[in-house]
Amino acid sequence: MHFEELIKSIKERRQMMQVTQETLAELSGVGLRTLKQFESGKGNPTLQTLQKLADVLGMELSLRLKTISRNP
Amino acid sequence: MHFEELIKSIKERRQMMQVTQETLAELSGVGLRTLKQFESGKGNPTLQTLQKLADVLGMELSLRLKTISRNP
DNA sequence: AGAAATAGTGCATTAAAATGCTCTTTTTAA
DNA sequence: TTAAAAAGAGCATTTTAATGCACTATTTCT
Repeated sequence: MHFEELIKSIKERRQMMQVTQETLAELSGVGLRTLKQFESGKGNPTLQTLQKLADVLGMELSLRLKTISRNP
Repeated sequence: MHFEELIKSIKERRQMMQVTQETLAELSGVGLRTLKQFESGKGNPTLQTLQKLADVLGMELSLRLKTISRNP
């Protein structure tokens, strides 16, 4: 999942939940300015920031092997 | 996937690949100090740093919904 | 055990993330 | 079409990630 996709999935999930940036910022403890910057494609969030947002959005960050079992 | 698990999976994957921190640092373009800090559980890496490491390790970062289809 | 390789840490510096405030632009709704 | 709500952006400050260098601690060989 590339950077843009990660951003996009957060933004889409937030909108699906009908939550404003302001509310998500409050709920997650991430600064509003940070969230705005992040959703608008600027910036390079830290893992902590990502996880705070993911938590509130009911999402989970994971790191797994790319390749499929055999015959890639 | 919590912070510790993410770290652990990177470290384990690196060891599985028989690559030293030094080599991974060089291959990924992440500073050796940064990688050391990160693997030893200190710090809060940025998405970019995580992705650089994941790339070299053949891993992928993803963000997905936690809940299973129905009856959570 | 001793040497060599690998990993972890302290200290200092630089670059950038996080944040708040204010203002502009865009979207939404009456 | 206008007013209100929500999103995006500039500027400045504080905090902290990223980094290098040097040293210590561990692990891994022979």
